[in-house]
Amino acid sequence: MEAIKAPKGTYDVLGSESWKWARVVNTARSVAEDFGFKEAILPIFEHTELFSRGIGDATDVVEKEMYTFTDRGGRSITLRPELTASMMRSYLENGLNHGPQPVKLWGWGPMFRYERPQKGRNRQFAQIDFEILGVSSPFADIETIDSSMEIYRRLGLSNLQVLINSVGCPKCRPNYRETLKKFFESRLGDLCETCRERFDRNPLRILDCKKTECGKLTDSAPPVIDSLCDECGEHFRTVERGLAKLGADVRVDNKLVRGLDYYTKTAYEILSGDLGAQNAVCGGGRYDNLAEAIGGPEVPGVGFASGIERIVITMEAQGVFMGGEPQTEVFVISTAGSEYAASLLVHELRAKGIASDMNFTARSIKAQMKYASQRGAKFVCIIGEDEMSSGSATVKNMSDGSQETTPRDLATAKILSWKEALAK
RNA sequence: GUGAGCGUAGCUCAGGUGGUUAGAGUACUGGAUUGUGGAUCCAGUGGUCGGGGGUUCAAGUCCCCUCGCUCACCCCA
Repeated sequence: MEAIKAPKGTYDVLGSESWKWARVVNTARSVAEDFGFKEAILPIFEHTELFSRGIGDATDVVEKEMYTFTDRGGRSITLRPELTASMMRSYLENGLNHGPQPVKLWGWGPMFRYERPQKGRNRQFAQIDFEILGVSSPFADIETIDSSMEIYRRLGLSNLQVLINSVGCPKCRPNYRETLKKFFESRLGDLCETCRERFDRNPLRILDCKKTECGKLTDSAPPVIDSLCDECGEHFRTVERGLAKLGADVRVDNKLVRGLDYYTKTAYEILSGDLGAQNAVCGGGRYDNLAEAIGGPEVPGVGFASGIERIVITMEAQGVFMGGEPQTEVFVISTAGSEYAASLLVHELRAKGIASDMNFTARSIKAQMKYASQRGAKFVCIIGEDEMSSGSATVKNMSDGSQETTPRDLATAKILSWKEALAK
């Protein structure tokens, strides 16, 4: 029988990698605490309607990328492709809109999209998500963007480019659509095939086309900023000015467009030069229409999502890791007859907070030494036949090879003192 | 969904125009060193050559199909 492998687009994050994830999530958590975001732990699956109505029926995510199935009770269920819709659902369902505003939530976990895998993209992937719900102030937008940049700053990332734009609101976006269509109408022949299709469906997306032929044309296309209504225009200028006051290195990119229907006003993206073609480590913006789309009252919101895999890829490419994978500090070597003593010793060491491991094999002391060395153990403790008969333990410092034999009940104290000496 | 590249040991890869029993390095286990790691040397374990079919006296090698991986498009974090 053939061995079973992980499904396409999924992968295992093992010890050599998972500590990096922990570092990313811990950093996000510390930023969340400093910015006043509370963690929300939400379901991994939701009613399909939450996404089809929230994200938008016509979007690619809903149209062809969702993991949707009917459960045993006949309900249409979907594995979440993103977190924002769930955040808003939870906010409304728990009546958080009746409490003090705004409500600041953050979360992280796996998301699912049925896509063809490539660098920085998988079918199951993890995101960190920050949301500010219940206020329409542009300063909430500024804070959201600042919080994402703070995460990357604390992680030590560099070479990131922050792009902002506005996608307007239901009042002014139709105007811009028309302006754009007028602009492209006479130049349809210069556009690529997919863009000619986009012309009818979603002309804004033409701006996002990476093909050079379209790029030349879109460079001279009228920018959204000029078509915004007074409210959206003022909002955008405040965000732009506010970020500048924070000293943020932000560029206005009037070609930046978002693919999810719920976005309004501010759209932003953070690009990494150290990723592949999927170069966004972070994407987000304002979504003042989402709450109504999922059947709630009018609730403004702004937030971002950031892919953990993409953050880790960028960190690896930039070599920014501090420290490394946590390693065993003490390895306890045992021989036949000394297992109980070894077991007790690691028990005592761990109770003192010293990362320890003991031998479980019948291998020679030499082989156990080699194993301990490979595990990166700083100290080794030998309890063999000699130590058993004299009630002692031999403690060895792996860095200089020095060793001492002490009464066994003093071994833990000995290691502690050596460890302290090493720390200095 | 579309396109391109790649599938030989746990990992990295050799295997000219088909030709005996498929190799190396590394890793793993053991030994040289009978209670002491990192170095060196020796030995051993480890392969349905991704899978199926075809051509041939003979296929890791050629042909077809299929599966998987990677990168890119679309779209997005």
